[in-house]
Amino acid sequence: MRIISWNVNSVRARLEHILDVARQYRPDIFLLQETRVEDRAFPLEYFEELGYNAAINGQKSRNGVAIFSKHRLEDVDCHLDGCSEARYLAAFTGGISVASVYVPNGQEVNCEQYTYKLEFLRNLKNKFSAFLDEVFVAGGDFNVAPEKCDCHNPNYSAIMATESERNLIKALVEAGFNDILAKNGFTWWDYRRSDSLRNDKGFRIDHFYASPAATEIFQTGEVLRFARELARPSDHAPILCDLSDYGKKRGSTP
DNA sequence: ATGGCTACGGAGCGTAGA
Repeated sequence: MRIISWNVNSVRARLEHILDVARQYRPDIFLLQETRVEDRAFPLEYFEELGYNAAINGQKSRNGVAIFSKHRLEDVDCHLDGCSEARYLAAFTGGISVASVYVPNGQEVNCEQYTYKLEFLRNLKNKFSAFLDEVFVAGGDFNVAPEKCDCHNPNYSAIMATESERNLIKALVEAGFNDILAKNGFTWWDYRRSDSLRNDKGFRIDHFYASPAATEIFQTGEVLRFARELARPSDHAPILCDLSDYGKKRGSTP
């Protein structure tokens, strides 16, 4: 079971890159964030052509999350308390539960959006708790660099790296959801620094959180950094994880 | 200290991203 998660920064602008990654890596489940399009304008047909079923939760211009799966999608849920934006989507598919998550960026420490970000992370933990005893993997752009080593400058302590943000991520981990790609390098490099890629001035803000049962069957994972080096790239790289085969136990049909 | 760049909407340039 292969899962890829990617903040694509517009599904329409990135369509060819996304389809290339799908064809090259053949994920069973593909989680997208920041699709930036209303559901009625989502280019679904390209994904259906590759054999994917889809669940989408979009809005005009901003945010937007999606789940594509080679398996049937059941129990689709896009509700998160306190969040009226399109930033959360979960489903049961291929014998496991997955979520595609786009945490608000928070803009600046202590502004209104920052408070919203912290509240989002609190509500997210409550949402995850329902999946604690399931095989569950949440992938997404969490907009938090959990440790010093997740910032190219270890002394960086502004947005994405404040104590409050890190404590809320720590609470997810302490609740049993493991950051399974914690040692795999950066996932985001700012468009606005021309040297950010060349000198690897990145951050690790895209994560997979795996429940205990999902952690047990986790095999390997990686950051698909090459996708950040393409022409007209997203500012995020995709992250990939492989789980050992699972599914029959839950009676899910492909 | 500031801005760097990109996508969007909608036809200017402001807003958001992190």
